[in-house]
Amino acid sequence: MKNGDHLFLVDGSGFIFRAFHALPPLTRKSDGLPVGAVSGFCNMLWKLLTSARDTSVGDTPTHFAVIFDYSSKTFRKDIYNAYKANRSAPPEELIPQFGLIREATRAFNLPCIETDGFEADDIIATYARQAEANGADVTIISSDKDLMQLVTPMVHMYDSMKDKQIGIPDVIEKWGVPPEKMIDLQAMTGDSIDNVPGIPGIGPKTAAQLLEEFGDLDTLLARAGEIKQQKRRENIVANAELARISRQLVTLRTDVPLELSLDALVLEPQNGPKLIGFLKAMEFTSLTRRVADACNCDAAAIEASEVKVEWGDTAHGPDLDVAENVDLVAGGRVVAEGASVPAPVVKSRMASESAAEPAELAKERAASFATAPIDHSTYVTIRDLAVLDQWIADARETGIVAFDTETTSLDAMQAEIVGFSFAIADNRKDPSGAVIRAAYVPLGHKNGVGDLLGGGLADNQIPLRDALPRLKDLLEDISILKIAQNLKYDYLLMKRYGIELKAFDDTMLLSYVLDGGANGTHGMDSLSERWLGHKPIAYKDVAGSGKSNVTFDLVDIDRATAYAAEDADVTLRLWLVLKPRLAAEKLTSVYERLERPLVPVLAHMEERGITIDRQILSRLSGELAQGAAALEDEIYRLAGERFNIGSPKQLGDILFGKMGLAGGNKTKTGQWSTSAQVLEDLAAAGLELPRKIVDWRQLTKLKSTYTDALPGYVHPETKRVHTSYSLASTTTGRLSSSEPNLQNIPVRTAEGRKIRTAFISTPGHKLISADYSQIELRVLAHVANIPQLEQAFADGVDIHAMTASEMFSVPIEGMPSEVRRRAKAINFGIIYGISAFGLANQLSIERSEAGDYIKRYFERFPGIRDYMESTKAAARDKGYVETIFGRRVHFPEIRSSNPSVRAFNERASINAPIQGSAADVIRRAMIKMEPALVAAGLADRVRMLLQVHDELIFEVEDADVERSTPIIVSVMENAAMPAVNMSVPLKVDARAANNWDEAH
DNA sequence: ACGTACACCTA
DNA sequence: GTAGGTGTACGTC
Repeated sequence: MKNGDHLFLVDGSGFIFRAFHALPPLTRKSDGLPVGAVSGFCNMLWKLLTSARDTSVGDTPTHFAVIFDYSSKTFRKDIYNAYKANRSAPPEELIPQFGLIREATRAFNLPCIETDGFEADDIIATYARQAEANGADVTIISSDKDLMQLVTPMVHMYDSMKDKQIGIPDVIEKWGVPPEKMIDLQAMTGDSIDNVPGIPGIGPKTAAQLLEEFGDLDTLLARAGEIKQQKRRENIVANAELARISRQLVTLRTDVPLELSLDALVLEPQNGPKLIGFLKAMEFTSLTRRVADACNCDAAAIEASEVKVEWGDTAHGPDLDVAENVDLVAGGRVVAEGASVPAPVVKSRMASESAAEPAELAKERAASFATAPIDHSTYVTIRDLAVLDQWIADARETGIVAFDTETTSLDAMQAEIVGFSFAIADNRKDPSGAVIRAAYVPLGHKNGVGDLLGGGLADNQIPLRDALPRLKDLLEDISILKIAQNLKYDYLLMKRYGIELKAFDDTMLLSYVLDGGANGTHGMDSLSERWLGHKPIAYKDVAGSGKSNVTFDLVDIDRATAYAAEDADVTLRLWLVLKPRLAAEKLTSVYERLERPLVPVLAHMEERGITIDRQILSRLSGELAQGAAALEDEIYRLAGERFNIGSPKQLGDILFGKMGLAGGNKTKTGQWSTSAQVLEDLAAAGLELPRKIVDWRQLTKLKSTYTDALPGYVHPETKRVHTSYSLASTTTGRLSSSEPNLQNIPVRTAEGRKIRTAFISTPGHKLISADYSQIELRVLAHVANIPQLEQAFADGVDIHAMTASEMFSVPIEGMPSEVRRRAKAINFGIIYGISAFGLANQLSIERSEAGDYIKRYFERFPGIRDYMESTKAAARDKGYVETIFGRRVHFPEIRSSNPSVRAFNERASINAPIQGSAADVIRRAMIKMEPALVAAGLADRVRMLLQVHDELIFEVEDADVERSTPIIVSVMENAAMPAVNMSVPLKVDARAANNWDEAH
């Protein structure tokens, strides 16, 4: 190798993971073999070999090698045993692709390099330094920060996904330090993925700042005493040794023994037939064609080579589409049984592509739309009605449009529309590649307050009264698919403007169905970073935050366009990535039957709200304040001083420091625990003060969280309280409720129940509360197939008493309540993935006694143990478990080497199918409820208001209570049918009253 | 102004 | 032992 040569080093392992996660869609060969990462890898290699000059690398390689990790056991493990310890197993679909990518490398006639005991990064470092010493340029194909320490004027990195070269200035921009300081920076920040410890509390920003100040890690550690911030100083002093170990871990070795010399990496000519044979075997039609063109081969004359892969079972869960025939209003659009919304086929006008298979073509086009770089120059502001009409016509032509609204509030019930954006996949403009065009339509922007025209409507905006009818045409047209992120918000907003969104998809719900429980949330920013490798403009960068925060109507229209159009653009790309996975992963029916149809149902419930009686709450608040004040006096007297009772820290110091009480526990941060359990124990030992504290806490909790906070949520116009339900924030499929949370209104104590009396029906109406009885135990009896439980539920006997009778051989008649209480705790424990530790805590008994109970339980109900074991095994093998309706819940950490993390995941995986199936049942009931009420002629007379996991609350005219109750009960009891015919009956209790307390 | 810990409300 | 959300205190920026 000599001066002027150019060595390309591909980080093969890094690329595999990156391609797998970034490259949509989940491409599969016709036999089901997943090959998405292989495809990305081959395309990238081909491009580098043939046209690196046209990319931002700007030069063609003379030498080339692809480097892989050999095994997980490397010298780093000897330095630090936990290194990479919490790395979870690769995704199932990726496993067969590791071997394939090595095959691909050989098919390209390229050296494929790995060395036992070293990571790919060390091999890359060694080659890079050697080549540099020979005067050659080096390009490392990777964007991994671990390699950035290698960057010099001669050594660059290249991010092939983003077509971006990474040189010294890029490293400084990204991390705040030059490449040679990356080692020290990484040593300080650590790395949770590789389990490099670092120094707690030090992130990249702080680390860069410290390096700026002290120069390097050793100086910093030597002079740590000079750091002003106390916590930070302590952390650094205490963890100096960890930082030094971390530095060893992140420092790449440049002395790896190499089998192949630099000169052996010289680029050999392509072996066309060999490569084409491989590509044909992979069914990469378009790349095959390109390679054949380039080497003047006749692809048709070359046979696909034989490629062996390790690949097992591709079976999937139940396909409910076949079983169902009743309940179907999909996305507000009536769809023929079994039908889905159209797959993301984007019409192509490019002649050169017409030869390919339509399905393949659609996939490629979708992939190219989704991965083409985000380009703000494709965004426009629409200020003219004719232009808007043209865009809507284009949307109608394509049939698919991503949509987003900008408003004055995060609360859809209070928000006013300020503008809307949309994005269309368009390939007319640029025949060489995919273009997503996006536009923002400002409607209600105002001039800034500092402006001369302060507060008035800004010029050159389409009037709302002109825009709304156009919007209505678009949003209500069932032949145009609307795509939004968190669509319930837009649905509710538009409904308040008299528009009923029809025919839609929600990217948040797609992600929730596909990746529920897998790492990460389903918010747009996180999805965009995960799937598109793009960080969208942050809302706070547009509207400010905190004190300087403004509502969106005051945002400058150009800034608003960039932000809003990008959101629509990103949403469309996410849909292109996620939607095809639905069918490929057999999750279409979960999405179409359990998720999407719930959007309008929940929007309607939120819009209705519920009335609260402010007088009742205000009176309660006064009583609670008086009670708390009286207790405060007593507490100060008993403690001998005044202190902040609400501060656990101060309280702990008083009880266990000053008063020197025994029986204290420490929390995980080393503070004295003052939990109710601890205080109860002290009270039981005859102490007065702890009892008073417990009582004080109850009163102040009820006051601050409920009686004082709830009136603040009364809507100024409707005078009702409108909660917001989240469809995608639990792992199990339950809903969650917030602002306010109406799923945790007190019920356990008499004091707390008074708050429920403030939830009232409108005059002339009743509230009906209908709740499932023991739904989770019934689900358990069904999924685990337990004959005694099934019989007990069929006979309608007391299930806890039955359990007690089986376990302790006590007759049900005249059973002591303590015996039943223990059996009840065990039944709950089973649902929660029982442990002796937890059961002992719950019942205040010894661990060994709790262990005996569990043992006896499993002897009586061996099927339950079988269920638990097989569920854990399934979670371990597949990475997920399923509800009876096929919803998947992922457990990426279930193979953790940390025993407590693993045990936690095992318990959660046992609970998820039970809790999740129950959640699916009530979802189905909610979806079926509206049509059933319409069919009974009760539409609008019976209004579903709230859901509390196993309970539905309705508001009903007095005269209709008797007629509607059996309908509600019947819909709920039959909700699992016909998709699943459960082996136990579902039972629902319903009651009507003027307030929630009495109805419950 | 924002994030984390603790405590406590629900199913 | 499962799944959530919210209020207060308190630390850091």
